[in-house]
Amino acid sequence: MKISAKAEYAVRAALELAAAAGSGAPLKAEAISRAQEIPAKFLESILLDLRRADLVRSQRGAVGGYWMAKEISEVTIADVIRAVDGPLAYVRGERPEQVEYAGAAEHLAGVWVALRASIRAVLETTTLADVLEGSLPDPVRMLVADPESWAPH
Amino acid sequence: MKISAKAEYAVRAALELAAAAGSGAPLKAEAISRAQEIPAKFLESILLDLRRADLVRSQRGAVGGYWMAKEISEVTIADVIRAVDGPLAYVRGERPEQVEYAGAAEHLAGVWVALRASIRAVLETTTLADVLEGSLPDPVRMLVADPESWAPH
DNA sequence: ATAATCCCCACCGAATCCATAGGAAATATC
DNA sequence: GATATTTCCTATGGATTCGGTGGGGATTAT
Repeated sequence: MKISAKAEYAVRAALELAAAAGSGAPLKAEAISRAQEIPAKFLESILLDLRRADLVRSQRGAVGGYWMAKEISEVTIADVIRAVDGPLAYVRGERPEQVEYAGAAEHLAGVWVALRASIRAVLETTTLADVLEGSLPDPVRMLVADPESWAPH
Repeated sequence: MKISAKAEYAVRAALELAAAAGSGAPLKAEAISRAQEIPAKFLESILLDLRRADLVRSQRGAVGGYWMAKEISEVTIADVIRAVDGPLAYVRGERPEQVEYAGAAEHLAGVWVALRASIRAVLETTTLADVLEGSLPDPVRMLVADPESWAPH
């Protein structure tokens, strides 16, 4: 249950692109690298993934760079993470709904499915625009507002 | 965002122990290994983790084995996973509430905290007894009942 | 004594993670 | 057209984690 460095970099890079959306000019990889302190060559491969997922567009050359391919209020954090890391949640290499259990563990698959659903409930409802403005969706905001959410367990 | 083989084995092993709770006799590692098809030596190290976390007790010798140290309705899936894998969720090696962001990513920490909270909402409310009986907590059951939860996205 | 079982540490191969290197292709400017 | 700039793409590499195994010691009941 961890967010990989790659996924986290990807979200931060996407947020930089989201912030630059509407500026008219493309944003260079080097500028993103500096702004978010992401290793330059690693970022390059991440931006390639994002482009292949049709989340961003790019242009080469002297005035080249990257920009968001969609409305930033239409791109969710889940979209960005899936673009670089694949499926959000899996159990021992398989999708949660595909694992089968015997005996005492018979009903365990339901737990994994519920877990994935609750992860989706956060990541698929929160858009780049939401994070940029600091105005998260209401259910997500409620979780953030609860001091218990910030405490280690 | 994946459930490790070790964590999944641990939960299944715990469920076997939960099923055997009240039988009076300890359950041997070898029996758990057979029932859930978990590699014997790997299971051994898992049971050791569970014992060190005070979730199970053990006895050596001819009539030895393992049994739950607590009421199975008091042990959550989160307890079991933490015993073998450490913290439920972390971002680039740190706890979600500890990462700091600059510029466009300023509000990103809130998303990770909400994500962890939603994971906890499932794993900390679901107990071994719940899974054993197939009667998950109401909010979790609602997620499981939604067909959308079972569909790949 | 003996047999069974858990305890514990060391190790190992493979996969994954986090990058880095180096050049080819495209684009704008002079 | 030459040049500078930037993205595109493949290959590679070190470190760490993951999944699993081996072997011997400690404890317990018979």
